Amino acid sequence: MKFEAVTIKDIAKALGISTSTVSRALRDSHEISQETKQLVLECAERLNYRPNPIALSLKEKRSRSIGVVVCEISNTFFSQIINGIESISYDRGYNVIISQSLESYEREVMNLQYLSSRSVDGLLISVSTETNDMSHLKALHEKGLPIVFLDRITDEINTHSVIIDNFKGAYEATEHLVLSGYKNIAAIANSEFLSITNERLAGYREALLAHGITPDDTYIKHCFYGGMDFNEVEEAVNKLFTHKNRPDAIFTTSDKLTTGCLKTLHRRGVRVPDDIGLVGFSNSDIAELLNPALTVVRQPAREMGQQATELLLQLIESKRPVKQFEKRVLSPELHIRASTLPKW
Amino acid sequence: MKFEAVTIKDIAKALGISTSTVSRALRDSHEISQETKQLVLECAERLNYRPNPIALSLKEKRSRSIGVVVCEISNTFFSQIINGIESISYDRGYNVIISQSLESYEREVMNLQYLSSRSVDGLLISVSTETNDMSHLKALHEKGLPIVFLDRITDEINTHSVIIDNFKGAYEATEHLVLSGYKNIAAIANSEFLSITNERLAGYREALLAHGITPDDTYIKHCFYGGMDFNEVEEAVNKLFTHKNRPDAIFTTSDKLTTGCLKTLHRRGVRVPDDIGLVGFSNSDIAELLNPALTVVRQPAREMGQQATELLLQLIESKRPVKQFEKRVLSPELHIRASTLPKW
DNA sequence: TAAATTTACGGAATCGTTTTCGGGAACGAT
DNA sequence: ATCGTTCCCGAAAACGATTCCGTAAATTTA
Repeated sequence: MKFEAVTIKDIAKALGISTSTVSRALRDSHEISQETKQLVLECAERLNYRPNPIALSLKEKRSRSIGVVVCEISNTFFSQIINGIESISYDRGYNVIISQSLESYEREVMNLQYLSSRSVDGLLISVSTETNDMSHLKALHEKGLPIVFLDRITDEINTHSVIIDNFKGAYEATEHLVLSGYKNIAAIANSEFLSITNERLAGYREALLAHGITPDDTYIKHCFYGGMDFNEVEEAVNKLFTHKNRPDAIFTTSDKLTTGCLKTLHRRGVRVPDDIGLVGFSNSDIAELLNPALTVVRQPAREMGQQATELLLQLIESKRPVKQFEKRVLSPELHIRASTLPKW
Repeated sequence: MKFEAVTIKDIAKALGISTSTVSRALRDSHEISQETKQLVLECAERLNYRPNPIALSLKEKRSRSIGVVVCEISNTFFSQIINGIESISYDRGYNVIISQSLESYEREVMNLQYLSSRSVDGLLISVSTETNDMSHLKALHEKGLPIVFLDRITDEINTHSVIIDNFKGAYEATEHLVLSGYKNIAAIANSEFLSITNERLAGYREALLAHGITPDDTYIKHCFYGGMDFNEVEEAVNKLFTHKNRPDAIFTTSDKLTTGCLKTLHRRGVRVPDDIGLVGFSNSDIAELLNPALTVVRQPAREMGQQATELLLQLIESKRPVKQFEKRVLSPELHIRASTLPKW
């Protein structure tokens, strides 16, 4: 703020003592007498003194802030994550600097550079869909910046991470489709660069195999930008509909893909689930209100944010270098609704 | 970050010149020779020098960051606003510190205190539903902190604000109901403390009057916490259903209230629009996919965030104190869909 | 040629805070 | 009376950058 703030100098001057004494008194140092402490405290109170965090940051080389990089804030899944991050960091006296990559590698790199120059004490990141090369993150990590990965992780960097059991979520969703009588189950997935994509597709394939269905890769469509561009989803759906053996169900692996897919089906006048079943990953809190009520795999996003933040703060505040890293795996929940009604 | 960053001292030492020269060379000062500038620039590039924003903040008494207070990040309307805020501030080299009040006055005050101690250069705020007393904001404003209000504004502080034409949005929605043949139109609104509530209810009443219907205040239900607690909405709907003259349409004044209302209706097994029509303010991007497709008043949230940020940066970077303040009023859009099908 | 001006740079203060170092005073022990 | 402690406190450096002020050398002007 522009206006003159009260500093320890003002207190020192008012009391006719040195700034060192004031500083020590405020920090309750043992080498300051009770009376002096009392005086300083009263004076600080009276002048409404607030320590300057900027000066502290400069001195202590820590900013009490953590950086967050997600692809898009207004995506429900990520805003719930941020909600969780904020809830923990608020209590612990850290502030959160949020930036979004918009699924662009270039922007992710710029954000990271910016955050590191702002001296964030740690980083929570869910990598962008374009991110194949991790060297920018590796460099920061090797320099000592604590990092925790969220949802979209990488093996290339050895640190904490918080994910959900993607395999299980996809397996259960797919199995549910099979058990409901769907035979030709297609999948619309994110970029192959992402960890979540491969894990979810693995669960999808495994569930099919477990029920005697041979996975058919022509049933799998990737949306490189995860549906940031609606046309991507539309095109994926169109391709599935021109498949020689049209699928009778679609499994979508992310929030945007799920709603994008439903939107496309609506526009084509396709009835769900009569013409085609639909189940997808989604954290929308109105999935039950959709037409039809959507069967979804829901991720505990808020909790993911909270746990990731706890791990990060633990990393930041640890005295000795942490060598043992945790990969926390939370469970997704399958909510069965009308979009996957049994075929009989 | 903990690790040693490259400073101008390092450059100075490497080149055997003073830090002042380095600083001036980097800022392209006229009193440095071309050759020296060249040398410094090359060296900075080679060492990968990044200016330390913390040191700059301390020196210049500005942090190049702006504070944002909204009630809830994961509310679509606000996350879209934040998206807009971020898009502008990113380009202008400011970072954004986000905090949420969760509709609590107490938390709003704490957030504000925190942000001000972090030396934010300016503030964007949409006040919480509990906020009746503006003295905490007034104090900051009088100290010289630039503030811009967003959506939920107050007359008590003279500064820029960005809102939508709430009267118009509500008027058009209500009129649309009337023209579609609905007779007994109820309203579920936010706390009476909020500017938006009164403006929207005024539009609602005026539209009724304009069409020869006398507004009936027993048709108006308030949800103090704006539906943060789902029970609130449920109770409001229940009360309307036990009204001696059951309404045949409901107008809801905010995102959460709209989806909450639809959810309640679903649970009660009420058919929309056959049993009751529904139109509400909402920024959900899947309103068209709802059951039924919802008629909504949509606010240009992203643009609101952008314009508010532009106004704020203008305030922050203005040389002389700004005396003339703007109230930017954007237009909402009525999207007519199935939830308000004509009665004939 | 002497004086005045410009050019190009270094020294040091500054922002607000913490912290190291050092030292005076009071006290008890010898 | 002298020495060693302990208790309180101040001076100054440090964090990284900018900037005012001073100044030697080079250049222009009279």
